[in-house]
This record gives sequence, C-alpha cells and structure tokens, in this order.
Amino acid sequence: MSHTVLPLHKSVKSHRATGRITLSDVARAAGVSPSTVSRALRGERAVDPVLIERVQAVSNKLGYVPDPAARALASQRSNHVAILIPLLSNALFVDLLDAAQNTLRAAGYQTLMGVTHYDASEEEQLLREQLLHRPAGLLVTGLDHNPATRKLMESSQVPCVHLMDLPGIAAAEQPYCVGFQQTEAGSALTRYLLSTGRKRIAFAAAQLDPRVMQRLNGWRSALKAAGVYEPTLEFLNPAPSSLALGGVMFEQIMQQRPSVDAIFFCNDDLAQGALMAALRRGIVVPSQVAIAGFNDLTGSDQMLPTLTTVRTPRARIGEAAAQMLLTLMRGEVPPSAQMDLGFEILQRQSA
Amino acid sequence: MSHTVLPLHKSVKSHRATGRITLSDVARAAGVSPSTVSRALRGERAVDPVLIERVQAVSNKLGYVPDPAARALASQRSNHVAILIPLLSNALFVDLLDAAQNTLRAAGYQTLMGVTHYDASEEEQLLREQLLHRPAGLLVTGLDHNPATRKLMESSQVPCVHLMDLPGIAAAEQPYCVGFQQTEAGSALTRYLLSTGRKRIAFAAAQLDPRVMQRLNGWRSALKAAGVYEPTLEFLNPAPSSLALGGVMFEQIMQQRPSVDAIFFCNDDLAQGALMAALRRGIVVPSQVAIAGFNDLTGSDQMLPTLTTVRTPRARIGEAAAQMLLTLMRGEVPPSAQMDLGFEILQRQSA
DNA sequence: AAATTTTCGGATAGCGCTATCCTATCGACA
DNA sequence: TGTCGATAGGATAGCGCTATCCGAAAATTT
Repeated sequence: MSHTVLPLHKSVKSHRATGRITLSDVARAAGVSPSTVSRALRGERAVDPVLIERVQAVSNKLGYVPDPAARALASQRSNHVAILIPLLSNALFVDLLDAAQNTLRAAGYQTLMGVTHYDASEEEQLLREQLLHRPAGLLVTGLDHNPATRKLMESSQVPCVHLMDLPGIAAAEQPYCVGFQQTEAGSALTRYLLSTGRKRIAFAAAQLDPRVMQRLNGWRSALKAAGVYEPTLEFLNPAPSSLALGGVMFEQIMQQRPSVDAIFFCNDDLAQGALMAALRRGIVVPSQVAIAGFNDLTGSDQMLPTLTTVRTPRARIGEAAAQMLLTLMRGEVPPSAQMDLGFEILQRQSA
Repeated sequence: MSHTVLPLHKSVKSHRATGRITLSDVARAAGVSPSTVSRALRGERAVDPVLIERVQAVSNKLGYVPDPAARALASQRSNHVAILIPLLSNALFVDLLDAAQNTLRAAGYQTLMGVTHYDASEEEQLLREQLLHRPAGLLVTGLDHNPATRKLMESSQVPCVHLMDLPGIAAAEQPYCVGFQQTEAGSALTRYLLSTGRKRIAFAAAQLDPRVMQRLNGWRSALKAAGVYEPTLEFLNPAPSSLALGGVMFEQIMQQRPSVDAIFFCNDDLAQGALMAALRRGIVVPSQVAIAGFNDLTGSDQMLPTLTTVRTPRARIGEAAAQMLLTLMRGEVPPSAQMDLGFEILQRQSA
C-alpha cells in the first residue's frame, strides 16, 4: 500500500488555496504567459489573433472569471460606478437609479448606491466612502454640492456625470450633465395655466431642493411677465414631499387664499394628495380651482380628474447619463457635455 | 544651489506611487510592524492597549483609510453585502432596500443591489456576478430560487438572510429569514371581510409572485372554512402590478361578476386604482362593493374612501434582516433562524 | 527552579491581477 | 546589408493588505 502523495494535486504551490481558477491557470493551459492572457482577455495592446482565440477558448473551457478585487488593486480602478441620489422615497430618483443601473450593468459595471437624504455632509461622507472603492465613474444628482464634495470629485479624477440639472446658460463651468431646464419647465407650465385664463396661480412646494427652487423661479418669471406675480401666493414647506402633505397644503391654501384659481404643485405626489383632498372637501377641480403637478409620477393619469402635469424624462436621463459616463470611462469625449432631454406638458383634466 | 534629492520624499520605494497613505506608512510612523497596525485597527488577536491607542492616534493623524480592494484580495472577503430584489418599481422592495441599506452602511458595509425582474435566471446571473466580489453577506427576496441559485448560495458559504417570506411550519430546511406569514395575512384579511358580512369576496391579483400566491391560498382557505369558496372569483393577471391595471381589473370584475360584494386586491396599487375607477364609474365603495388592499403603500390613507389594507412591516423587515445578517457575518448565531414580524389589519373606510 | 504553556510583536509570503521593463523578431529604409 | 524602429511576447515587481509562521518574553505549572 503506497502512501505517496497523489499526483496532480491542485494548487500545490499555494498554501492558501481557494479553488478559484486564476489567470495563471489559464496561461498554463493555453501555453502562454500570464501577461498575454491578461492582454488577450482585455483587448489590451496588440496580441496575435490566433493567441487571442486560443486564450479565450481555454478561458471559457475552464470557466475563468477575473477577480475584481485583484484587478482593482493592481490597476487602481474597480468596475464600480457610484451613484448618489437624495432619497429612495421619491419615485423620481428610483426611476433614475433603475435606468442607470440597468445600463451600467449591461456594460459590466456594478452600481454602488448612496442615499444622501438631501444632506450635504452626508453626501460628502458617502462620496468619501465610495471613492475608497476607486470607482470607475460617478453619477451624482444635481449640480449643487458643498466645496469639500466638489473638491473630492475633482481631485479623484473619476469621470462624473450630473443628473437632472443643467447649468445656467451663462455658467462658467461646463460639467457633464444630463437633465432638462427646470426653470424653463416651471415657467412653461405656468404659462400654460395662464393660457387657460387663470390669473391667481399659487405655487406650492415641499422638500425645496435646488430643482424645486428653479421651478419656483420659472413660475415667478412667467407670472411677472404676465404682470400677475403675487409673492404671497408662494407656499413653501421644507418637509418631505408626500400625498398627505399635499392634502394638508391644499386645504391651507384654500382656506387662507380662497381666491386662488390654480395651484402649481412642485411634485405630483403633492398634487395627487391635493386632488384627493379636493374630492373629500367637495371642491371641484378644475372649475373651482385648477391643479397641476410635476413629474408625471405613477397614478397621476388615474386620478379624478386626471392630473395635468409635466412629464419629465427621468428614465431616459438615467440611461443617457449612464451612456455618457460609459463614454467617459472609455476615455472618449462625449459629443456634448450637456444633454437637455426636455420635458412635455401633459394637458389633462385637472387644469 | 543644491540639486540633491529632497529628504523625506514620500514613497521612494514605490515606482507606482499613488499618494495614498498605506498601512506601512502608519506602521513606520507609529514605530511598530505592519502586522501590529493591521491587528490593532481591526481588533484582531490581542494587542497591547498602549500600542492600540498609539496606532489609532497615528492612523487618525495621517488620515489613514484601509484599501477595500487590498483587504478583499488578502482576506478573500469584501465589505460588500449583495441584496437581490425583484423590482424597483414596487415601493415595497424599495422600502426594504432603503432600510437594509441604511442599517448595513451604519455597520460599515457597502450594499450591492441586484434587480432580478422576477426572472430566476437573471437572479442566478446576478448572484454569480455579485459572488465574484466575495460579499460578506447576502440578502435575497423570498425563498423560491432555482436549483443553480440555491447551490451557488450554499457553496459560496456566504451568510444569507431571506426577506419577506417564512418557510411553512413543516418545512425541513431552516434558512435564516425575516418576514411574516403571507398565507396567514391573506386569510386574516379575508376573515375580516367575512366578519363585515361579505359573502362573495373576489381575489384580484397581478404579478403573481410566490407571496401573492400564498395570500391567494390564505383567501381560499378562509373562504372554504366559511363555506363560501367560489373558484371563479379568482382573478389572476400575470402582468406587473400598477394603479392602471387595478382600475382595469376592477371594471372587468364588476362587469363580469356584478354580484361580488368585496374584492381583495393582492397589492395596494391595484386597490388604489380600483378605488379611482370606482369614483369614475360612480360605484360607491364600500356600500356597493367593499375593497381591500395589501401592504399599506403610500397614499392608501389618502384615498376616498380610505383604503382598508394590511400593514406589512417592510422597513422593519429590511432592518431586522440586515441586523441578523450582521450577526451572522460576525460569526455569531442569531437567537432564532426565523423572525416573524407580523402584520396588522388596518380597518379603514373601503371595507 | 525547571519545564511547560501562553501571550503578543514581527517577519514573510502571498491574495490574483496589471504595469512596466526587457528582449526577440520582423519589416522598412538607406 | 546593416541600422533602425515597430511589433508582440515574456519576465518581474509590485498594488496594499492579511494569514501564517516564528520566536522572545511573560505567565503558569509542577
């Protein structure tokens, strides 16, 4: 009976064997050097097509998959893309996340999600944590960030695309961004309300993020242009947006300023809540007061009356931003730094 | 003028300098070996308290942060936790994700999100990709997975907690899971409807995931127990759940089976859509037909009439599952493998 | 007090890749 | 034909950590 060591014992060389198939396993099996396998598989430099094919065949046969950690350590770049969004409780950002994530995954990237809760220092902290993973790219919501955050983004050298917002026309900086003109959307909706003969148009907002404030400015300028601007018709509430809050704000407005003939809610959830409150109170929309929302969230077309709102292309923004980021990560230059994906006024029954 | 090399030039030894502060920088500055720094910072093994303090002080002063990639490569474990959810378009799963993610982040873990779209093979593929990152833990929705997925989970040895679902009482396996008894919730709501005097109670469902089917079974058994089970009152639609679909299904049911006196919708979005459709059609809820939903999603308390539904503790489930996973990742054993977080019937106006 | 065990710091060898340098071969050009 | 640059494969040295082994000192036992 022989006690000799079994031949062909795997990974004799390694005292911390993991059973994983490594690049050198492939190299050995294909009869080439590890460098060549690495290059063949990544399409790096020039490699003999014959070798590429052989390496790929062997790699597939063995079921080789590169180790992301080793790759990240050696190359100082991971296959992660970090995405920062304010909240998960607003469907808007979830749609953005969903679209971006799908696009990035299809290109082989892992999405690292960070939720800032509209807190600039939490954003900074999240960014700091995520940069540790040496992400290949960065997707952030909006253009407003505290100086430390900006500096982190810059000094990290990681390609970055901003979501939802576009810089003003006169802006000096030209960051990469995909979104639409929030201000313009605000004034377009307001002009539409004016065009239906409304004169006393209130603006009701919650959460008050920079994009909401831009819509507010759009509303202001449209009303001023029409000579019917009335500062006391601004109802701004810093609380988070919700259906319930929309109902409360609607009742407040109708009580305090019964003469308003239209209300522009900064987000559809508020407007939906207002419509439900109107039903409860027996206030007839739009004859007694018109109601308009923003974003065309799910359910807005099911309301009674159906909600007039602005359709914003958030899924397309998420996807386009991811595409732009993919371009940047390849080291290429996108056709243009800013992408305006526009918006559409949806004339429905409530206004 | 001297051209001598500057003293104290950083990282002379490294020809691929990154400017990053490494563990050995800390070790040098603290006058100890890298091993000691590593151990002191991780609380591994026993280290002289004096040294621990010194190392921590130096580490803070230099602003040292460990490199996750190097750590993952050396230890074969990352600080990632993978979470698999079916969809981002259902608020239920977003709430779950949000809660889990917050809890995990607070403990220093990065969440890798994967969206399966209710597709078993996509789930398998996602799991495969995420396991490459050697996650420290795994959070998956439900208990139903294809054999390959099960095997991956098992052979990976990664601690895993299942969300939303609990195994049947007689189940042989005892996987870790946090959720509530879906079947019981389905029959409890049905019994409540029966208790209000309803006899012809329809069940309307979309998406038809395993948990929906469990609620269906609960509905069936409650009706059978009451002797009023009627198979033709099951309305099952595999399409994704939405407000609009709820409206459509409601109208179909009322047209095909005008004698129903209550409808149990498997999810609140369907029920909300039904309530809106009822308003449009002038069908009075609950006097003409009672409507009940499931999950208590946002807006259900704002409907007219307010929606009777089942409050499910999804945020608590996400948090508790993350906590259980943290326990497992520490190598400890949670007090119990299954956590039933229960549910609550919310008697509101619609039923 | 000698023998044994335990404690704890350090040295060292990787983890699985990629970046860099080096070298052999080839064609192009004078 | 000889020199040169371009091309493409291989060798090698890390990336920044952790796991493992080792040994000196301290604690414990007999």
